[in-house]
Amino acid sequence: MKNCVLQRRNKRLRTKNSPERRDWKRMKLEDDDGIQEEDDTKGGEFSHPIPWQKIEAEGLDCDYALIFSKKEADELFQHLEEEVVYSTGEEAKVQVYGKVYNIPRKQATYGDTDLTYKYSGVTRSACPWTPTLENIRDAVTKATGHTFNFVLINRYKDGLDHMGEHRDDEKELDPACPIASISLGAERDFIFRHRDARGRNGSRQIEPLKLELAHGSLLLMNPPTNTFWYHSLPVRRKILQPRINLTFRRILNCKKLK
DNA sequence: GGACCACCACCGAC
DNA sequence: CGTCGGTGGTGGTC
Repeated sequence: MKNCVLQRRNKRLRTKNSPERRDWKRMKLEDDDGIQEEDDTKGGEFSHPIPWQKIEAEGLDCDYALIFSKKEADELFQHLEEEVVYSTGEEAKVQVYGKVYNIPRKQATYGDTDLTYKYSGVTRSACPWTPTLENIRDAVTKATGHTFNFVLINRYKDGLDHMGEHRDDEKELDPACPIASISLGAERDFIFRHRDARGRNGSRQIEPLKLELAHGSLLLMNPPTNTFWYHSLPVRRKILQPRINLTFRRILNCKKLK
């Protein structure tokens, strides 16, 4: 599974006037002690067992696998490029600390009829599923045994498009259902940081985790990961190709649009 | 190898 | 969950 690499940060010696900084240490995913191969126990119906890799840390529980071949993933990417309609104008802006910004990526929301989803202070309604999105959704269900009624799509046109650190802790997310994240296109780094290891007073020293999310991969973020760990997709200037990410979710308390 | 420099990643502040 | 700035690492070149 050489196209998924986990990196951990090592503590670096404290210098006399600087806060502690840490360096990344790169290692193969399957060699890490927090990561292990596991059997295909997720009720998948693929003809071959899916080689899941477990990613675990304190309060973090993820599963990672390549579920699409390169050819399949290439086709899905192309179809999404043709089908998905991304938000523009006001819907492509966000307000943070009192200032309005254009989000540094493109976003779209699809799902069951009349579903709405609130995140980052804005309420979005779901567009009806497209054929390609239904195909991917059904493949994710077969691979995981979970059903989903909503997908948030983020398109990063190159390594300058990114997403800041956050948790998916929205109230209307089913707390028992994992979030399933499909990656298509350029491989990007994906960083997890424990909430108690952030900031100056975050005196707990829990190492961040770094994943490389490959073309055609599925990352399952199981509870309680989103309670304890922030995640982000940082800028990577060397990446020149686009990446499309689909996060499938289950939303409760579906509010009907009036 | 060392000095220099441009670039880039990290992370706290807001 | 946005940008900005401080800071220090990285890597190319002479």
